Amino acid sequence: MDEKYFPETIEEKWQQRWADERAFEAREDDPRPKFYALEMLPYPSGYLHMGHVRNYSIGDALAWYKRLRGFNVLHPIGWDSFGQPAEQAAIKRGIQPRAWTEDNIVAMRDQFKRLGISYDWSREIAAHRPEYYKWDQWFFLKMLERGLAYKRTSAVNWCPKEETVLSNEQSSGGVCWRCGTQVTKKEIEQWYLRITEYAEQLVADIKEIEAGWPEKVLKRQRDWVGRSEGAYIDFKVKDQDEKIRVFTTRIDTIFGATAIVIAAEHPLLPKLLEGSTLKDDLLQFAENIKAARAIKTEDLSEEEEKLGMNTGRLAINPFNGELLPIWVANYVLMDYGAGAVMSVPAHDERDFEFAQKYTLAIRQVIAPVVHGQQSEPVDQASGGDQSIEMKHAFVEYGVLVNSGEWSGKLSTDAIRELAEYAAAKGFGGGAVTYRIRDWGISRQRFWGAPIPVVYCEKCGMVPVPEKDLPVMLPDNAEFSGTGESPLKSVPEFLNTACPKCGAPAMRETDTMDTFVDSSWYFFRYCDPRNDGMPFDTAIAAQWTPVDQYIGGDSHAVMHLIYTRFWTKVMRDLGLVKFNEPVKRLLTQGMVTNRVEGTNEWKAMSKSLGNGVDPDEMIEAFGADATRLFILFAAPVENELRWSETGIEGAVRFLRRVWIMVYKWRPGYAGILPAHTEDGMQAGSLRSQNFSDAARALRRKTHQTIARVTDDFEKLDLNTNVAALMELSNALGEFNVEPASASDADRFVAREAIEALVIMLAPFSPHIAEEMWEGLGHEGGLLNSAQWPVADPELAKQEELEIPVQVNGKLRSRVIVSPDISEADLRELALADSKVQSFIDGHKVVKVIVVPQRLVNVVVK
RNA sequence: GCGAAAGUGGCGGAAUUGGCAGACGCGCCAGACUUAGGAUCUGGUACCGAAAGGUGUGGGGGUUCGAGUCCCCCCUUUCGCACCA
Repeated sequence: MDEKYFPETIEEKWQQRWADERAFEAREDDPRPKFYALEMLPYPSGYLHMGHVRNYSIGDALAWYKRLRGFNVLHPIGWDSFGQPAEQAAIKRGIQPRAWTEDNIVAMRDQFKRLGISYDWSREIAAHRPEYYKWDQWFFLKMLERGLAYKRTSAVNWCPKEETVLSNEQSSGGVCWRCGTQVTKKEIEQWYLRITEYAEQLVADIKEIEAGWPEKVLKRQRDWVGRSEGAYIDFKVKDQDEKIRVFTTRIDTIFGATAIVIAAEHPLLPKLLEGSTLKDDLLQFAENIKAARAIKTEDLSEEEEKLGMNTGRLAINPFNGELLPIWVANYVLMDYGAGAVMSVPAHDERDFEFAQKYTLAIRQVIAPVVHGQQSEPVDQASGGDQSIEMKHAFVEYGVLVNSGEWSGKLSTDAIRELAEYAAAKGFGGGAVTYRIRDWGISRQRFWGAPIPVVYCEKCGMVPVPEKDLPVMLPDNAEFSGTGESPLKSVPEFLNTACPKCGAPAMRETDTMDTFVDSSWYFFRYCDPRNDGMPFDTAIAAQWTPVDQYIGGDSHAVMHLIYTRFWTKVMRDLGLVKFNEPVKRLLTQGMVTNRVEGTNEWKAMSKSLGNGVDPDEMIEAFGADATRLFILFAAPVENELRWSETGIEGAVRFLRRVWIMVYKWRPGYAGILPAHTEDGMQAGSLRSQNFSDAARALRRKTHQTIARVTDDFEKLDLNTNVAALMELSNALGEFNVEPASASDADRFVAREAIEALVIMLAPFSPHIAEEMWEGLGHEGGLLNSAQWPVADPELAKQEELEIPVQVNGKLRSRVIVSPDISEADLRELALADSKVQSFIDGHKVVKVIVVPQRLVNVVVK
């Protein structure tokens, strides 16, 4: 340890030592309890940005903390290395995606190492390597076998700019999640994974993780799955042997149905129109709706005008035999529920609006409940089945009216009983629907895992046998940028033999969505070199589930729902034994920077020109200060608006600690006492012989240990750093010259310093290691040190300053011993001269004494 | 439009969950050391006031001995959703 703190020298030194000693490699034969700390793996764009630095600094702080607390910590890293940018680079600059990706990985790995993140590099993985994507393909085959993967033609979300298919999640809000371009629809054959099969579990199992996941993420997942309980009802079509099924959550309003409305895409529409003079008009109308939806434009805030046409057909309400006109309208969606609704204008806003526009009957069948009793129908209803005047739909639950034998029942009861009745009569029953759609994984892309099937003229679609995996990506594709998969341009890839009959066959040229890669990667870290299985189940069982996962909340519904789904599939395949892969999730806030020339703060990005290069920060201030600052600057879940002014403070803090450690370190005239068996607890020195200043420092030390330990469990890292600064300040105020210090003083200083150095390691590991070595722990790395233990006795205040209020206003303070009796405290407070002056001339009505806290004198 | 969360000094943010508002840091002010300071150290820094004291956590009301924290109304910001039957 030198007298002066030079970050660049010591950071390089310790990075080398850590690598040489394989300091952070996790071992399966380590008997200590495990802890799996995981950060979302980066896409290898070629450079880290400050958002990465934040993400990985949080994770590393936790990994260090858990190691020091005696856990066997698994802290791995890898590369989400399939995806568009590599292909864009190929199109634009003629670089092969593989070479581009590998170069980027090298560059970013170096950056990670310069940051000194304590990864187990021996477990590094990359999605684009055959030894990884082989297992994507393996999983696909398993799902195919179980009917969880299937192919169908459908209208997909299409990004016209990137010329690729997007999943529902990736086109949320009608725009491409990556480039923001308006999404359109396109008919195409696609591979899907049956995530809907797991819809119920994806909702129900939330109870297993709700304690450890942010509520906002769970809410978005619940909304995404969109579970809805209700009933279906089959309406017979008059004069045709057909039924129309509708889904409703309000079967209690069935007697208020005045029409059936079906989606433009409804398969029954042509049949309904048979023999109708309006057939052509209606079919054209339906086509117009579909077309309008496909190019649904910019302004999403504007609700589309409701458009509809009467088919001229009638449906029969099975509850009362009433005849209802069947309409086609743009506000009914084919891909939700049954693609048809019963229109109840009196009790549904949309139906109401529609009925008003087309003057359909509006019949009230639910009345509000007043004092638990039935009231008159709202808006001076005339009763009966006449249309009535209403300004809005009445959408609340209430009591049924005009509903035959169900009149008088409460909605909640009627919902159940009507569904049961429908089921008994065979024309309906209770039903649950979900908004979530199956996961389309086909991409007309090169840079992804090839979907392992072939098409044979004789045998049709044939899965590639497991023994032939991986289906390798070729190295010589042409990148035209036309939207056709580049794999189609590689005959050696395209043409193959049918695995079944040996006849010439063609390979599938679609590749998998990259979210497949990231759905299970953290299981692969457990056993990254296994070439017989995705991972050994026993080894995975030792490490998983992940104890703490850290990443941006932009993945709240995509990655995080896919990985939950994947885990459930793996469970059903017998690979894991639990339902949920991640116990605790932290969604860290974005790091934003001002966009030059504007007043907007946006996530740092190259295209906006508001990026900050971590390497420049490291060069100017050191990795330790950069990491410390980014964790100190804001609570981990908040947005962090980048500013360089604060980072100087972090450097100053580290330098001050350095100076104090240097001053007190052994070797400086042998100041510190030799290490004692019981280390910092040193019972014999405990209470006697300590000066007031020494006792105050000990107190601060133990208070800080308690606070930091507590804050780590809550991941309150910013207050954690503040606590360390306070301890360092207290140490600075401990005004004792090392050369002339008493044994007791030396002991107390040493205790404070060692605690400080250990607790600093999670934030600024290089300087911590250097100081640890400087303190004489030359044998081992700080890695194997023990987290200090707070002694509550030592942390206790010797005296308390109790605020005294008069009528709730602070008037004075009294200094008392912590175990003063309530009566004594009360007396002391009342006797205080300042307090007296405020009581004077008034009558004391009441005295509130909160032990250890405050006294409030109430006067009149 | 619907839903959720949040509004605390010049700034980032603390506040043991109903008990001293503003910890810690940035910035700023003054001083010291310096040929020099964008280095370092010391002190100060919510607002008004010379002081005593008063005011103060988006605004208004309420509950309470006591409210940044709980309740009601309003305003603002951010995020999510987008006709989901």
